[in-house]
Amino acid sequence: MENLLYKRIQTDIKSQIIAGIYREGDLLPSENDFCQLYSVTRSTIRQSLNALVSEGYIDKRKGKGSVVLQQTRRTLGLLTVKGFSEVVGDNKQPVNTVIIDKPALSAWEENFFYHINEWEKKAGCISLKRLRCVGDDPVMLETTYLSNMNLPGFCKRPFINGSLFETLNRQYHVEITKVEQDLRAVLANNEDAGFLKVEVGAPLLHIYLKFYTSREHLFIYSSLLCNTGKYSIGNKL
Amino acid sequence: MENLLYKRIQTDIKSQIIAGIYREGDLLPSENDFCQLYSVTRSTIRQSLNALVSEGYIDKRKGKGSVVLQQTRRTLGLLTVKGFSEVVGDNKQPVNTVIIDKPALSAWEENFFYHINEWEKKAGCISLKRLRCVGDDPVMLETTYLSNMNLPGFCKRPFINGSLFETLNRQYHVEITKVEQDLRAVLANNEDAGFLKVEVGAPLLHIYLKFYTSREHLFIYSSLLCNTGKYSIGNKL
DNA sequence: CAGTGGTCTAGACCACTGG
DNA sequence: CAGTGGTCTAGACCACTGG
Repeated sequence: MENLLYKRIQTDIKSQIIAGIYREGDLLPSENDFCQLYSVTRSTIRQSLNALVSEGYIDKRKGKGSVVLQQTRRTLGLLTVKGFSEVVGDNKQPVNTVIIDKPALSAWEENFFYHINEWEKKAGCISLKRLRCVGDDPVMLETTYLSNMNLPGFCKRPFINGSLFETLNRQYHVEITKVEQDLRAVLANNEDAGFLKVEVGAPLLHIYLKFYTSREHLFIYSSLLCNTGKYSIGNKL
Repeated sequence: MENLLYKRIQTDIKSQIIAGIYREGDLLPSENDFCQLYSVTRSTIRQSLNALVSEGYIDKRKGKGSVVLQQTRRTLGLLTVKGFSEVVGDNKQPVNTVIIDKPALSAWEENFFYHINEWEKKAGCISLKRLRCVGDDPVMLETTYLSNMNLPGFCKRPFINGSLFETLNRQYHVEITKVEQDLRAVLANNEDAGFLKVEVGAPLLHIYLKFYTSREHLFIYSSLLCNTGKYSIGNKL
């Protein structure tokens, strides 16, 4: 286990947030309360809480206390990590996801768009294909690939709240640590045009993503094809 | 001025890094040295140094010291903030910039792609247009707009190292604090196709950027048109 | 080995939030 | 007004780096 005081306290409080013991909008116990609770000084508690701030779990307000943040606002400020709905430049309409290919285990494609290491090859590839819609408009065609790196039952159970990242986080304790993006503009081919309801030859935004995780040798790859005609793809940093 | 001890020390050390008194790769004085130098305790110095770590100026190595980082690696991990050359997915070929329209003061365009506030309108708009090339290949057509918010001599002098951001930072002490991106795929029109040497109707990546700065009411807007046929646009977070 | 940054204790004073 | 987080002092012990 962790042998540092502040790390132990940090993961302890984090677990309680994830478990829902402290809920979104709640005030955490004050720093002085925590001092008594864990029998440590305020500096140590402050180290734990500040780490939780930079991880995005809480926000501190002077004179008031530490507020528990929305779970979806966590992690990196990037495409799809935040969830599809926050990325599309319209938040009035409901967002729907249509699963085209359910998660299934197979071999990795030849000439995969990123380099795959030996461990990933041995573990095999789980892939799934989803169509993201705003109202009735199909907007994004997403194919996701990840290695089957000790993820029992992954293909059998549905995602928590329909979210891949939430499922990985809660069910398998996997967190995203880093992201690489690769952007291109392309013309729609026959198949993509069909899914996205655009004409063949329409311009599409093509994004390759590689997510690094807290689990060794587990990476997540996504290929996103976006129809940006009606909705653009936003991104704040 | 700043009235917090650790803030004053932080900006003091930062200035010395920017001024080149501490250079890239140098070890800063140790935390204990700084304690004596500024007559404060180590906690205060550590607060200053940790702030500089998260601003990307230095890196701390246990048992060794604080290392001054490369100036270009600073600021946000995003497009063009890093400089064009780091963004394009090829670092073997030399990168060139052709200035199409030099910086010049004018009125803001009607129907500008972002909302402009009253202060920006009053100050007037400085705009410039540049073509970014890898070797001889034109890759990115960039039009930049900023309000003339107390930037004397901006249109007359050339940029430091050809970089807008470096010039703003060193000459005017303006730093980028936040970025918003908006991505689209479009088809090349006549004019853009000419500059980028592609056929009319070729797919282009269109990026709108809004940079927030440390100076009140000063924002920087960029419109980027990218030919991603040969070079894709990369992005690490 | 001396020197470094990382962790932790035990205090103090302050400006700010909200009743 | 009592309680909060932000800043700051003055110490201590540790694991790690590099000669």
